[in-house]
Amino acid sequence: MLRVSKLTDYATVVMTVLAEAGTDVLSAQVLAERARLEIPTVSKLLKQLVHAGLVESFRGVNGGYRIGRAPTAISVAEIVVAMEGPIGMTECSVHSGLCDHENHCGVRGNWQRINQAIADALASVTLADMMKPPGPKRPIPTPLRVALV
Amino acid sequence: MLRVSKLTDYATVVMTVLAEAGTDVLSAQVLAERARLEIPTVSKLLKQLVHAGLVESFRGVNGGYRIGRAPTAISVAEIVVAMEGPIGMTECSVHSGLCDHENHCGVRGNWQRINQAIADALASVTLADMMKPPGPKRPIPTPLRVALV
DNA sequence: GCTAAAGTGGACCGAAATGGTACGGTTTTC
DNA sequence: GAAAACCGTACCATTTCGGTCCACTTTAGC
Repeated sequence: MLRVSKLTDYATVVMTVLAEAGTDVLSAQVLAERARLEIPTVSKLLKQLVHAGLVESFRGVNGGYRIGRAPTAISVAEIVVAMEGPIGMTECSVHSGLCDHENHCGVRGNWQRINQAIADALASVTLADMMKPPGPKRPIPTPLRVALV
Repeated sequence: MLRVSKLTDYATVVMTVLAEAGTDVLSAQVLAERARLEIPTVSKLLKQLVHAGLVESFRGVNGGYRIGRAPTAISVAEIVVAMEGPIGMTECSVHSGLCDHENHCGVRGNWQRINQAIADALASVTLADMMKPPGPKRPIPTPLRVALV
């Protein structure tokens, strides 16, 4: 199944918890409780989110984590990239030279276009959107549309 | 990295070879040569494509494979689904009941919407599109657009 | 019919990724 | 200086992936 890893999934949950906390600093323990995840798991993914600049960390007593930007300014694509690296449906569309068939492969360029479409789709959903209930057919203010071509 | 499996990638290549052959029946060996892949690998993925109804198979001497539909009537999404199963970015968005957090998870519904957007993106690219060179900015006839909402 | 070509189904194996977990080190507050 | 909390790294069990192989069945043609 085409899917993101569990850790990426969890990361979106933790990010929404951080977003709900606004400018408060939450410890890994509190985050784990609110997200209902194990502390080591939460710590692990927070490291990557900090590295990507999506979350700020504070050490020492009363340390913890705080969201780095407004939820409207963080996209799901950024979270996915922070956790999994660049979005590319095929290996060759990200790292060239690894596949023996690159020269005579007719589909490589088209996969790259598909990548872009999917990246755009993920980029157009913000963390703020993820905080809202899905809503049966509630239109999102700006008509977020992804051109495939 | 968010990606499809190699087998799925290869499947798109094999499908384009079959599409180029039109109504000809090609053996696994010929397909392997044209796609520059190993025969066992090609056989394996063809089994799945036959099962999904995207390819027809013929047994016995002079047997082989033939594309099941016009290339314009086969989408990349169908190939991905044939190889990997349903498109779902998170486990819970496809199979409910496996995740302990379903009841109190605020992001599940939103992931399902993202799934749909990505499925639509993959569904709007046909095998015929994959046969064409990417083309820098050549517009595709019908404005294939994917509404995210 | 017999034989050879060709697909079918299933099993198998090594390598890699995934997910959890643990531990020692460092920073900061009180 | 002691405790709280993050940091980096390493480890391990499990699963998945990619690739291969084999015994079986079907069919064309002699």
